[in-house]
Amino acid sequence: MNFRHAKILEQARTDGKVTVEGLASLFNVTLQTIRRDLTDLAEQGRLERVHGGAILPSGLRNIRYEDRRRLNDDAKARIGLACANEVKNGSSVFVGIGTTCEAAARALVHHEGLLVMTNNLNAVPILSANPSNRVMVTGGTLRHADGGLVGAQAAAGVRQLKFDLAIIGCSALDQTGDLFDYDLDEVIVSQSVIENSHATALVADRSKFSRTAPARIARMTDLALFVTDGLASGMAHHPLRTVTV
Amino acid sequence: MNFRHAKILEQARTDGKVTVEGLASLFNVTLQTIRRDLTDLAEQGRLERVHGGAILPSGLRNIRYEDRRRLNDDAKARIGLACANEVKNGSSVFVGIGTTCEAAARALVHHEGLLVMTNNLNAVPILSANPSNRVMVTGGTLRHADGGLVGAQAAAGVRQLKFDLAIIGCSALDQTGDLFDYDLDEVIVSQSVIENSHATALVADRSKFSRTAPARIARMTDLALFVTDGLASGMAHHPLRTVTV
DNA sequence: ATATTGATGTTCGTTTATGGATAAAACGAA
DNA sequence: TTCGTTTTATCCATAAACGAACATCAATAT
Repeated sequence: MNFRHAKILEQARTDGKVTVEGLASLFNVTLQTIRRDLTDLAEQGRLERVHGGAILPSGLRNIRYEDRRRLNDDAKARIGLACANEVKNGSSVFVGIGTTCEAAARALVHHEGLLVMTNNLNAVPILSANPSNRVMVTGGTLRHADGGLVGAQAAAGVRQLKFDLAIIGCSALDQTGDLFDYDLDEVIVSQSVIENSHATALVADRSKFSRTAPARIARMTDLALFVTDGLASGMAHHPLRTVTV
Repeated sequence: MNFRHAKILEQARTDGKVTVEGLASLFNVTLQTIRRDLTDLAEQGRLERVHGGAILPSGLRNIRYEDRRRLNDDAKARIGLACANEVKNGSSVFVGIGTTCEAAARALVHHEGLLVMTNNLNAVPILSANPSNRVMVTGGTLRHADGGLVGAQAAAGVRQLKFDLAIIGCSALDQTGDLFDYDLDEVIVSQSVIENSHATALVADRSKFSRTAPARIARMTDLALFVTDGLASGMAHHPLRTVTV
C-alpha cells in the first residue's frame, strides 16, 4: 500500500480505466512501479488488470460482458458525458442496463444530491461512489450475463418513482425509428421506465444501427433525447432531439 | 493520544496525505516518534498507514465493513455451513443483510436449483457464482455502509415470494428472546421476510449477546431455527431449536 | 528521596519500495 | 499465420523506511 494507490483508484472510478503510461507520468515514476501498483490493487480485487492499464473490477459479469465493455469505450464515455449534461443537480434519474448506461453513471460523479434508481447492478458501485447520491435499486431477477435486474418485479420497482430523466439503452435500432431488445423481461422494464419518466434519453453507439433484435421496446417518438456517436444515413433527419458526440 | 495527533489528522484532511518526514520536521521530533503516532492513529482507524506516511482511510464504509468481515470469520463460516445444511436443493431461500448471512450464501455454492432472493448486494456475486441458482434482488434504497437494500420497497419485493427458508441476522439479542436492529428501514424488511417464510433461521455469532440496539425485529418464538457459535448462559434452554457450532 | 510511568530519542537488523536489466508474453499489422 | 512492437513479469541492487529493543528524561506518585 502506498500514496499512489488511493489516487489510482480514484481515477479508475471517475474515468472507468487507468493506463500504465498515464499514471507513470502523473506520478513521475517508472512504468514498472505503476505495474506493481496495479498488480497489487488487482490482487486485492480493487482493480482488474488489462493490457496497458486497469479497469474497475467486475464482480458479476462474465467474460463476454468484459469484452463488450472495452468495445468502443471512448465513444461510450463521450456519450455518457453528454448525457450527464442533461441531468440537473437534485433531480431524479434512472440508469438502465448496458455498458453505455454505465458510462453515463460514471459521468454523474460530480453531480450533487441526485436520486438515482437503477436495475443495473454494475452501476451501483459507480453511483454510490458519490455519497451525496441516494441510490435505489429496482429489484427483480438477476441476469447473470450482465448484472441486470429484469422481469415484472423490476418493472414494479420502477413504478415507485417518477424520473426527471431516464437513461436507457437498447440492443438494436432500425431506420423506421424503433428500439429493440433481445429479452422480453428487459423490455417490460424499459417500457415501465419510459412511462414513469418526464423525459427519456436513449444512449446508443453507432454499432446498434447495424444490429437487429426481436422485441420492440418503444418508438423513437416516445423519447425526448437520443445521444449517439454517429447517425446512420437514413436517420439523419429524425424529429427527435439528437446529440452526436 | 497526544497534541500532535489532532494536527496530523487536520493536515491529512486538508492534503489528503501526510509524510513521516514532513511531520517530523514540522514538530521537531524524530521519525520514530511520528511513526508511533501514525501507527496509533491507524490502529484507531483514523488514518491508513502507507510506506512513508499515511493517507485518509479510503471510503470509511469499505474499511469498516472489511474489518467487520474479518472479525470472527471462522465462527461465521461454521454458522453459514450449518445453516446451509438446512437448505434443500430446489427450495426457495432468502438471504439477509450482514456478514454472517454472506457466509451462509457462500456455503450454498454446492446446492442445486435454488431460488434465492436477497437484499444484500454483497451476497449477489456470491450467489450468482453458482449458475444453477436463480437469483432475485428485493430492490430498495441502498445503504452505503454495507450494501444492504432497505425500506418499504425492499419489504414489498420480499412479498413477491414465499420462502422455504429465510436466513436473517440481527444486531443484538437480549435474554428475553427478542431480536433487535439499529435501522428501522431494515427492521421492516426483516419482518416482511419472517411473514413470508415457512421457516426463518437467525444466524448470529456470540458477540450479539453483548450488544444492544433500539428497534425490535421479532421475538425468538417467531423463528424456526437459531444458528450460533455459543449461547449466553441465560438462554441455554430457550424453546427454539438451536444449532451451536 | 526514590520508584514508577510514559513519552521520546537512539541504534540496528529487517523489510519494503524503486529502478534497471532481461526474457517471456501479448498484441497488432501485414 | 508470422514478424515486429509493446507490455509484462522476474530478478537483482540500492536506498529508504520500518519496528523492536533499549536508553534517556521529565513528571508524578509513593
